[in-house]
Amino acid sequence: MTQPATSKGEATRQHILEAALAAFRDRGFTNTTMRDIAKGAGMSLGAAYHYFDSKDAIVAAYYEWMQEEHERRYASAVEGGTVAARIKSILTTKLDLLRSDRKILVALFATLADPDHPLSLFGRGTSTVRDRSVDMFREAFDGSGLPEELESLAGYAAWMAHLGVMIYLIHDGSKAQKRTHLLADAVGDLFGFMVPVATVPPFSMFLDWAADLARQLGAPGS
Amino acid sequence: MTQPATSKGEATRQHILEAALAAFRDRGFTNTTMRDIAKGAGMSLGAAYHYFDSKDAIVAAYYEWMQEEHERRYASAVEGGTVAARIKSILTTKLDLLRSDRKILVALFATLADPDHPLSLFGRGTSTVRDRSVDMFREAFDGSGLPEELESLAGYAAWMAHLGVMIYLIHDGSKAQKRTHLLADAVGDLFGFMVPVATVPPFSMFLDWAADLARQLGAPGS
DNA sequence: GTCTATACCCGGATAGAC
DNA sequence: GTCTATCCGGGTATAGAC
Repeated sequence: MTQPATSKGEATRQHILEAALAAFRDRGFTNTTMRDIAKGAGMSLGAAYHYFDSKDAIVAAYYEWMQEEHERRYASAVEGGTVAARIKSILTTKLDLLRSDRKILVALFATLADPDHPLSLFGRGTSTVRDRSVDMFREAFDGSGLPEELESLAGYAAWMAHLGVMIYLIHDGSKAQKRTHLLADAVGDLFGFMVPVATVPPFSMFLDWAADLARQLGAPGS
Repeated sequence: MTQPATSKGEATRQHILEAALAAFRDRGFTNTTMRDIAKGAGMSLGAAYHYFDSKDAIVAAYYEWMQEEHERRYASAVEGGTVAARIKSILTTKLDLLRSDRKILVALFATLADPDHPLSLFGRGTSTVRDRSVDMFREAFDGSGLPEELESLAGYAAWMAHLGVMIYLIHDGSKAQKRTHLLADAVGDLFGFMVPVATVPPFSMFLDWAADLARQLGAPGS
């Protein structure tokens, strides 16, 4: 990725990004050409490629911006002290952030299963952003009394559940994405329920089993 | 999709499909061009397009063939009477079937999150194949004593878990996909465990909650 | 360093002659 | 049913203006 040195360049980059996102939201990712984006930003094709190496690089920049914005919004959201409230808040702020961006999400999830693609959500190219996202979920369990290893595992599990919520969001045709919000609340409740019963049989036996399995499996691609 | 009327046409179609799959397995989906496929099948580009409307249509044909072959193999596999054994058998026969085809799977999962794409695993274009696959899992619960509505739900849940297993398979670098087999066994055990405890508190409360949620959510896209 | 213009390659998809 | 020629868009390359 080209790194513009000047603040003017940075502004232009931002300008192109916004033109691209507007086009993606309007016509979808595949139906938007790089020539459209350049024209929308009022510049030549070559200039657009000067700032973004590829169309995917624009999505990558969006992904990074989205994660930063998500952290900002979550930080300023009134966050309850319970695990369930925190996870619901993480998911709800994200759903609000993505409300108009479902067509862009499609582009992000298109490479989910391609380990070699730089934009793959499980791949190396996205590890920085992914780690920050996983951390948000892991921190939701801070101070909950969950054993440390289980906390780390729960954070990763919640992050994966959050991927499922995003896929559901893309397909959700209900008004104001009501059903996805329902799902998000259920995910929060599920993880919130897990914490107090984590050490109580018979649930503890199930969690031990799951933790043991996760230990043997590792994260995808590892 | 073009439907060749003659048996000679059907043979040509099969011939192209095999050339395409060989190329996909060798070089991956994106690195294989339609010109490569046509050349591999010993014909011109236009001729190949006469049999398959698009590159994705080849993947769709593979998807259909794969489902049929999976049903054949599962039917002839020694299948234990327990739910766990059945689910493990469904997953294991599928993993065997896909052993060399992980690069093709990438193409199938690329449109997972795109509701409008004809190849989307949740979309309309794949509903026939999907329904048959979901049925395999639903039938694994037949005679288990699970209430009917829960059986249907469990079948769908198992099918979705199976999607997760396939994504894990794509990323699995372990020898002979050992780790994916571990995961598949765990999925079988999990659903097998569910059946006898489905009506026993506290598990029944959890399942009631999940069933109620699923009822409100519906399947993705519905 | 920022940007334009233009020509080009490659690969998916199409048109139309035969 | 098969071919050649062509279009279209992502992406590259280059020459040059400021």
